[in-house]
Amino acid sequence: MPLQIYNSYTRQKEIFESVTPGHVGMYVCGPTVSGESHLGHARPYITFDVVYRFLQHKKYKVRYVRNITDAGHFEEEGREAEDKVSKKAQLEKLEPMELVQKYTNLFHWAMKQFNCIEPSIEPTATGHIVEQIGMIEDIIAKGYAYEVNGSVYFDVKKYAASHDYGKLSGRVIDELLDSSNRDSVTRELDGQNEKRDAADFALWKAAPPEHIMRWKSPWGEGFPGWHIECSAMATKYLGATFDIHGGGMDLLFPHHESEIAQSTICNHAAPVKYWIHNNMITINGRKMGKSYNNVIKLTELFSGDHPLLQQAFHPMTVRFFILQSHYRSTLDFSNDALLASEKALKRLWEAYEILQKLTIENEGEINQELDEKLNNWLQEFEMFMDDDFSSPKVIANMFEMAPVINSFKDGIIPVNSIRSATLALMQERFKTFLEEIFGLTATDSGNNEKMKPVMELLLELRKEAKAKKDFATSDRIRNQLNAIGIIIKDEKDGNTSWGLA
RNA sequence: GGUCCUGUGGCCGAGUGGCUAGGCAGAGCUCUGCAAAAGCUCGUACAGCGGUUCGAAUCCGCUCGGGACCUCCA
Repeated sequence: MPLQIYNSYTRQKEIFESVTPGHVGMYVCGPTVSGESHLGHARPYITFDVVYRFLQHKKYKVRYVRNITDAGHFEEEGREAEDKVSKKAQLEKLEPMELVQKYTNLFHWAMKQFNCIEPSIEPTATGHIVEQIGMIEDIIAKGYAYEVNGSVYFDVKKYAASHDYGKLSGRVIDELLDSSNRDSVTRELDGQNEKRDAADFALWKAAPPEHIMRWKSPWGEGFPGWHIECSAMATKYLGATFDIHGGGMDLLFPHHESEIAQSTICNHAAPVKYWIHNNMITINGRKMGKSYNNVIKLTELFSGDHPLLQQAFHPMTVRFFILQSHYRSTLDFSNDALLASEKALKRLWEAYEILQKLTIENEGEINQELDEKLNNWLQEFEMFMDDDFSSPKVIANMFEMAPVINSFKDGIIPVNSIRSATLALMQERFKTFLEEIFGLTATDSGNNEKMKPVMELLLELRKEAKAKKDFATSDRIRNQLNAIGIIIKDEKDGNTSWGLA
């Protein structure tokens, strides 16, 4: 079964065929490094990390480009005298690039916590001013942009006359162009008078004197508009038309719509074959965002230091929580929901570790029904992921198998009642999907080399005490360990295992 | 105001017209020196009202509720 992807541009699932056979070019809108990343930001990066991993699993050579926006966006075209990055830099008395460095480092740290693979190229906006200026000059030369007082605007009306502006975001172009229609959006902006039409967007903005981040351009000193950076960098590294462009749904308009317009004019081709957009993370039914004042930063999530959190959550718990819902659904955050994910992941991971240790010496009488059921579940892993990356269904199948695996271990079902080929396939599929595609890792950090012999000694002592029916001693060991967060489990075969709570 | 999405059991969440999603929490049982873990079993669902259909959570219409975008935004 071929990979199918829901394309936001056509609003339907399409069979994935890459522009260049065997290769995939993927661009994902990266962070604006003017502040700390929050839980909402984690979703696209984890979602597209899984997309990246799955494409590689499908044997594609993938060039994954994810930008760092370090030039700053505008609060509103022209409304703020300064862009976000430089404004905050002054408040915090930091050099703009110092601030950029700080949050870039923090972002990279968070990505590492989530076990996200680094992109192939991580270009910065400030490193590509030349390319952006070149692209703007090209758009002007082709007659789709105009300069006013040192700023350059894209002529949406002209573009819309011959192109489908608004298709991606489902916007009605006449409404966008007719500013009298926008009664709720009365924009009294300085840039507004310069524009020929309210729908036009900035490609380049003249920098007022106090603006720190500024570059020389054919139109005077200024800084690039927000949308041009992605067009310039995507074109440079992925070509005129590339396979996948990803990002959050909130970027559909105006960002991605504008990107399509800019690139289409410059390259005479639609820039992207498949647009993929992840849905938002909500908190009490509201989108998580600065304007709603309901942000949980990643550092707060990992430390538990937030009024909405009862405890710290491991990055893998968060990753699992995100993978348990489909990327195009909204995902509602709560402490309880995360707690449930934490327990679920623990259970699944324990079953996975048990699975990897199972062996079959000699096949016994084969339980055909069970053997077949297991094979079906395993086969569906790939099918579900092929169907627009349906990770929740794969996870559900894994949970179907967890009781079977546990029963093998406890001897409730003999392991050799399934074919050894089936067991081998289970071990391989679980490893591939859980570790390589979902990018999950063990969370049991206390299980290190020094700890093992110590625990073995303690468990040996406890076993001896139990043999002598000295339950006071055996319970003392168990309870003391329990108190410091180590759980002892007596198993059916008389062995004892342990793990962190 | 415009465009679009959505409403599933205590909670989170899959659901392609007909067959138990799954997880967490809860109840009972088995195993266990006791516990934990594990296994087995159980319960309450498809916002409301109409329509299409042999049959609808799934398609259509209306009503009510929630949300997103239209402005920086993952």
